[in-house]
Amino acid sequence: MTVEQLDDYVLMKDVIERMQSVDEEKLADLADLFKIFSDSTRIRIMYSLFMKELNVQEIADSLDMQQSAISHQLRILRRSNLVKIRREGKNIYYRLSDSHVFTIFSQGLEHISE
Amino acid sequence: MTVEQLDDYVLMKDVIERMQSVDEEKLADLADLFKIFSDSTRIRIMYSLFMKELNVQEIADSLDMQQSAISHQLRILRRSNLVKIRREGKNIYYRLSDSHVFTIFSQGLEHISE
DNA sequence: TAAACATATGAACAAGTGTTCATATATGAG
DNA sequence: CTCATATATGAACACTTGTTCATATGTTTA
Repeated sequence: MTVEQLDDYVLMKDVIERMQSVDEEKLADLADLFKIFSDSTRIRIMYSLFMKELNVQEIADSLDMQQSAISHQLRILRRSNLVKIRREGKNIYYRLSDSHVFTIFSQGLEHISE
Repeated sequence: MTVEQLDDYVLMKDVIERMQSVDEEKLADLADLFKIFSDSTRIRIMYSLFMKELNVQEIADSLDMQQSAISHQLRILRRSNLVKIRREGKNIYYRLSDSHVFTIFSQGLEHISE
């Protein structure tokens, strides 16, 4: 067994242990989390925020969608703490709130390209 | 800079590069993938399959749901190659098709417990 | 072949969701 | 204060989705 395999094993052991102590409520929370990532508008909004923060109209323009539709979706993302805001005069700038979004995103991408 | 930080940096660089070459179609595929994880029945089915394979009735019993409802959801999981089947007489045994499910699951759990 | 059992599937229905439209709220300029 | 601009929000509507019910398909046993 190589050191790398041993590392993998220790990691896997942790993951399995965490996995076994999951209850019904956590599974429901998990479904709710993925539900937010399940709409392509929200996915596109998050993707557009990876590189830099944007205000509402900039997001709407880049996605070629109405401001209202974007606002409704931003509300959902905000409610789930996936984005944060910063007000600058009349504009409100949105950014991703943490690296979790990034991680979940890239994990999903990895799965797709298999 | 420590070796660990360097490793992180190299990994992150790969992730960012993969991230930048994502097109509209991939984003839609991504949303579709997460859509499958967005229903709590499907999540519970997948969770019940982590430890061992189960036939349809065993899944229905363990989730206290009707066989038909389970079959409909298994169909969706099968269509997306998230589960595989093995026939044994009258019974059909389901199992997770690869480790991706496991990975996406644990990533989501990690995000939730923050 | 008939009966029993396991699974799959189509139709119907209720519940949920995303977009649009109209309008409200909030901020800055004049 | 008034107007223009940026964003948020409620209602309505079309569309999607998960479950149930009834039934079809497939497999084993007698």
